[in-house]
Amino acid sequence: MPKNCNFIEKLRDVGLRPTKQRVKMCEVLFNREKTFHFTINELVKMISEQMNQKISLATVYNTVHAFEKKGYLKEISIDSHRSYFDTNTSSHHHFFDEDTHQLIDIDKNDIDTINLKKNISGKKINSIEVLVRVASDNQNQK
Amino acid sequence: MPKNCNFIEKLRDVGLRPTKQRVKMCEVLFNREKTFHFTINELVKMISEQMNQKISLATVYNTVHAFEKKGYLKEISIDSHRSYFDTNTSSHHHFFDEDTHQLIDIDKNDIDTINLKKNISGKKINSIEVLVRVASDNQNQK
DNA sequence: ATACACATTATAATAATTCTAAACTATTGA
DNA sequence: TCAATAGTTTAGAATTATTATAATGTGTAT
Ligand SMILES: [Mn+2]
Ligand SMILES: [Mn+2]
Ligand SMILES: [Zn+2]
Ligand SMILES: [Zn+2]
Repeated sequence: MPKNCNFIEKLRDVGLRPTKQRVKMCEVLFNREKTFHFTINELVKMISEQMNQKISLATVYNTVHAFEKKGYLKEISIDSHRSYFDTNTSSHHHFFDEDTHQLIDIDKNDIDTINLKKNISGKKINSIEVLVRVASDNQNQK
Repeated sequence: MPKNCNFIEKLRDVGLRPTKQRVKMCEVLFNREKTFHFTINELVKMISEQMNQKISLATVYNTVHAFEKKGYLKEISIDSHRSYFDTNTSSHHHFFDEDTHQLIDIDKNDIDTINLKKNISGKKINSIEVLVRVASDNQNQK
């Protein structure tokens, strides 16, 4: 149980009770090599596949938003028809593949720092993020 | 009727019949000095204020999406809880004011061209857009 | 063990958007 | 001109994503 212990501590740190649903969500979300992007429906599927029990959709929504509020998840607006979340909560840039509807992180080394010359007076900048929309190149295809 | 004639021609060019609802929408959307950003609900309010007749919400949705498909409007995803549209259909960058929920164009001169060093293979870039989220600076305020 | 606060759940409610099908209108060409 | 036709508007129903409710269940501290 070493992994789950970490999640239990993590949840406690944040003031959330480590229920079995939340620990399972932590496993699905955070027990992996790399960060990833997901929609609520994709997440529900992943959790269902890894649990014998059923998890309520309301719990998934509530817990995702709890994690978001505590800074463990970040919501990314890309497509008005679906909500994307990111387990990488740092400020970073994305490709959005319009064919597959996949979000992909842009490597920090592959893009220069954005240089804003003017800001709106009386406002502070919370984030500067770039979205690069891509689609398959059908140039040589009938 | 010089202004409306333009809109009638514009609609015809695009293959849309110039009904009085569509001409009114054109006036609200395009008969102005500067481009602007709106949500569907804001647009419905604007149209209602300028018409004695009532316009159906379905017509506003359908017509906005028809204009979008024909390239006269652009949808901008900023906030998963509401859809923004832009009468400036060129590729450009935005401030989003998280206090007022207003979208504001960034002047081309105030930001350097984004330089991407690597793209995803087999994909072409459709757009590169920057979103700068700002909020009031309460630093010196209790 | 007990009590309490907090969490989960099924279900209902809400809100945004899209669908439907009947009534209406712009266009065309006889 | 004026019907025929294709396209449009409309009210209201349907759908979808999300949030609220309130009864039941669970984690935690004593
Ligand atoms: Mn949200
Ligand atoms: Mn749309
Ligand atoms: Zn990311
Ligand atoms: Zn704009």
